[in-house]
Amino acid sequence: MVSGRQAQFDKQTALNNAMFVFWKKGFIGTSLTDLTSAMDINKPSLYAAFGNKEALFIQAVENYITLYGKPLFEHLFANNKTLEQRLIDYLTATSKMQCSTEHPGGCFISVALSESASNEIPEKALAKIIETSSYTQTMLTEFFTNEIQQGHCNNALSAEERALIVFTFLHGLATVARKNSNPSQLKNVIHAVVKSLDI
Amino acid sequence: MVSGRQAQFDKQTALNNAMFVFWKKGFIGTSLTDLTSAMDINKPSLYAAFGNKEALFIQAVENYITLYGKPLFEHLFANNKTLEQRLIDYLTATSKMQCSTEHPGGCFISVALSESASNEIPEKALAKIIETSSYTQTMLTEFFTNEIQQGHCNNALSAEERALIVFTFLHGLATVARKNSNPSQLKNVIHAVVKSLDI
DNA sequence: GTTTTATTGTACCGATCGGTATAATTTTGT
DNA sequence: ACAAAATTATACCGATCGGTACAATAAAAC
Repeated sequence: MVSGRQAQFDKQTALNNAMFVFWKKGFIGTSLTDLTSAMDINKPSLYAAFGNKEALFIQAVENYITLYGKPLFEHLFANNKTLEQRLIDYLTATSKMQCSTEHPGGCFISVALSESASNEIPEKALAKIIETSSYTQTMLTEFFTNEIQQGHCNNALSAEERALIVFTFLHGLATVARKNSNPSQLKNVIHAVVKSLDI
Repeated sequence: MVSGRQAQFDKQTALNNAMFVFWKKGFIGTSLTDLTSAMDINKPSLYAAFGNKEALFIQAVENYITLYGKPLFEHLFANNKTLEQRLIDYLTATSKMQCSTEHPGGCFISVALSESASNEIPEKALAKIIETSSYTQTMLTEFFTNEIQQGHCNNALSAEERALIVFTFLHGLATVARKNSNPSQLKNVIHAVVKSLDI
């Protein structure tokens, strides 16, 4: 064991709280005071544990994907369900998550992506945002490529086209869900989107 | 005529430049230095002509709707075109505008709406953002109500449902267009959305 | 128990934030 | 020409920004 005083706070808890602040306020809108008060630590502890504001933001993005992104994706790969049903499950779960009042509304990545056009996001944080966003799009493309190959849907639309339809809807959902917290209204939109995929 | 020295700058030009800065950087991310250098005036002139940062932002929103919002809406009310064609024209024009490199990408209102969940936007500016956003949704609802009444489309989906489908897509488009400036890729998405409206 | 190592709270750094006081300058009305 | 009114440039205001130096504190290693 490493000698010396031990940190008085739980690092994962602190990171979760930092994630919620960035999710709600974005990178630019979040101050160190916002962070330290939400994480219940002081600035030197934050810098010792996470580096600086930018490094903490990157870790918050990764934490968001682990806790909120990946679990939703799994709906797409469920066994014994039609492609259509898996898509509906995935989008419905995403809608419910983004409309939940237990954390900030909408999608952390979508908020960050909106900010990233401002040229005020530091280099590494910007790269992380771009990487994370494009990963989702790539993942969706590979997903539809696979489904077409396996004969689960026709090829009236290409995998890229279908991925972009879903990807665009996801960002629209993120903006709508950010202020409006009624997932039942979005149910019809989800069915319309899935229908438009022409499976 | 009012006596005294005349302003050395054109107010409309200055407002346009302020609008571009807010569009690109959002309310929080925009500093007075950003504004004064883009508008090519100094702070006292800005305050004399526009009030303060918040008042200038509100005027920038109104200017955006006048210059970029309203003209797009007119595609929906063109004569001698089917509902489907008018929708495609509207969404295509919106896509091209938001992907244009002659001004910031995406939609000013969508960026502001994303920021508005941060609780860092002053009261009147927040009210303006909400009002502007919900106006679009209301307008779309009234539009589809009218089209259904006139027998231009069936009532398999309600006007509210169709409006929300378009509204959600518009915000998705805004996020996708903010960084990606290729409207041709979005053509297929537009056709998918119109198809999903089940006219 | 002493030394070593790490964390803690506090107080501070220069820079920038939104906003304004002041005075010089420019233009109009008389 | 002169007075009145408005705009201009400069310099400044207190507050907050991200980040850190420093000393006090606490815990592990020996």
